[in-house]
Amino acid sequence: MTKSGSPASASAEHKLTAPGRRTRERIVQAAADLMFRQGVAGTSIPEIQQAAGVSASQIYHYFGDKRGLVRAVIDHQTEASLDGQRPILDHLDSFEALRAWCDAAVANQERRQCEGGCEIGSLASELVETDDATRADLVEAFERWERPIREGLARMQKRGELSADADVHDLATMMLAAIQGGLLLTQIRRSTHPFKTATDAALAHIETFAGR
Amino acid sequence: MTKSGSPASASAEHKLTAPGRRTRERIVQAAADLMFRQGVAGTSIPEIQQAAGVSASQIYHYFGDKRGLVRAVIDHQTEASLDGQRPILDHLDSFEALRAWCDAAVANQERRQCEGGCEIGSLASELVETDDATRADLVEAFERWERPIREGLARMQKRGELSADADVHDLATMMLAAIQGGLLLTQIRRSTHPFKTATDAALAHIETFAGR
DNA sequence: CGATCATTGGAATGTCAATTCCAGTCGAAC
DNA sequence: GTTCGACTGGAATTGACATTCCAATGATCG
Repeated sequence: MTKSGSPASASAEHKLTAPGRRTRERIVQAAADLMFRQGVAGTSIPEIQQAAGVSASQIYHYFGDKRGLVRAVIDHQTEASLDGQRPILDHLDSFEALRAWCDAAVANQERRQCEGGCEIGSLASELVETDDATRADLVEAFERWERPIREGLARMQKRGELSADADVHDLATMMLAAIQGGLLLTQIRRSTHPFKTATDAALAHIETFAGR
Repeated sequence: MTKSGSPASASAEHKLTAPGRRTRERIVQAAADLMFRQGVAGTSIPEIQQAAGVSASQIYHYFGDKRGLVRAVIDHQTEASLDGQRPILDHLDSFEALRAWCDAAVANQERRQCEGGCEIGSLASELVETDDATRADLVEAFERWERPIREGLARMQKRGELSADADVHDLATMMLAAIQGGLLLTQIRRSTHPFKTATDAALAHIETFAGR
C-alpha cells in the first residue's frame, strides 16, 4: 500500500539488544521532552545528546537521521499523552465521564500554566507539511486519540443514551477539534478560559443528541 | 508598561521614505508567503532576500533582526487574512451570514487542497513560546479576528435574534476554537470533512441560543 | 546647493548544526 | 571461546545561516 517507508512505531530495521533498547528509549524520551518545550526546529541533535547522555553516533545508529528521530518522537509522545489520560479515556461512555475527562484536561492546563499547548497538536502543527510519511504518522496519532472517544460514544448510542441519528464519528472529530482549537487559544492567551469554553460547547453539542 | 519593545504594527523607529516603504512591504510580503508555506524556522533570510530581490542589509535595516521581521509578518498576515474574509466578516450578524462565512472558508480550503492550514494559526502555533512580545502580537492578532465575530453576535443579540443569556464573548471564542481545531485536522487529514464538521457543530451551538 | 540621513550592495565573520567516519568495546549465538 | 554484528565515543567534515561591516548612492529639507 504505502511505499513511504517503515511504519512509525515498530522499526524492525535493527536488532535491538537489551542495552540497545534502553538507550533508544532514553534518546526518544529526551528528544520528546525537549521538542515539546522548544519545538522540533528549536531542538538540536547536540542538545539531545547532552540531555540523554549519549554520543552522536548512537542517535544516528538508532534513527538514521533527524527525520527518523522525529517520527519516533511522534509515536512516543502520542502513547505517553494517551497514557496520561487513561484509564478515563477508555471509559468515555457517559456524559459524566466526558465531563470529568474535560475537567481533568483543564486542570492539566492550569497545572502547567497554559504553556506548551497540546503534546500532539503542537508537534502536528509544526510537522504536517514536512513530508507525507510524517503526515501519515500524524494521521495515525490523531486516529489513536479519536478512536477511544468514538467508541465510547458508540457504546452510549448502543445503550440508547445517544440518539440513533447521531454520527459518533463526526461527534468525536468535533470534540477533538474543539480540544485542539481551545488549547491553541489558551496557550496563546495564557488562560484556561478559551479551552473551557470550547470543551463546554462541545459537550453541550453532544448532549444535544441525548437519547430519548 | 511593557519594556519589550515596539508595538507590532507601527514601527516609528525609522523614518521611511517612499522607496523605503515599498521595499519594506516587498520584504514582508515575500517573508509572509515563504513562512506560510515552509514555516518560520524553515525559512532563511537568504531565501527571503532572493524572493524579495533585496540584499541582506536591507532586511536588517528595516527589521533589526529575524525576530523583528517575524513580528512584522504576524501583523501583515493577520491583516491580509482578515481582508480576504471581508466584507462578509464585518457583517456576521445573522445565522445566514455565519453559515455563508463558514462555507466560504471550506471552499477556500478545498481550493488549496487543505494544505497550509490557517495563515494565522500556523504562525501562532509555531511562535507562541518564543518570547512574550511575540506572544502579545499573537494575542492581538486573534483579538482582531475575534472582534468582528463578537460584534456581529452582539448585534444579533441586541435585535433579539440571540437570547439575552448568550455570552457573545464566549460564543465568538468558541467559534474561533472550532475553526482552529477544525483546520488543523483537515490540514493533517487532507480532507475538508473535519473542518466542516467542526464549524457545523459550532454554528449549531450558536443556533441553540436563537432568541424567540 | 549642501548636509544629513535613509537606503542599498556585497563581501566577510563567526557560530553551530547535521551528518559521517573510524576505531574500539561488548554481547550473544553457535 | 570465538566470531559476527550490535553498540559506543569522539573527532572531523561540510555547509548553511544569522548577523555585521564598510563603502557607496540617493533623497529630502533648509
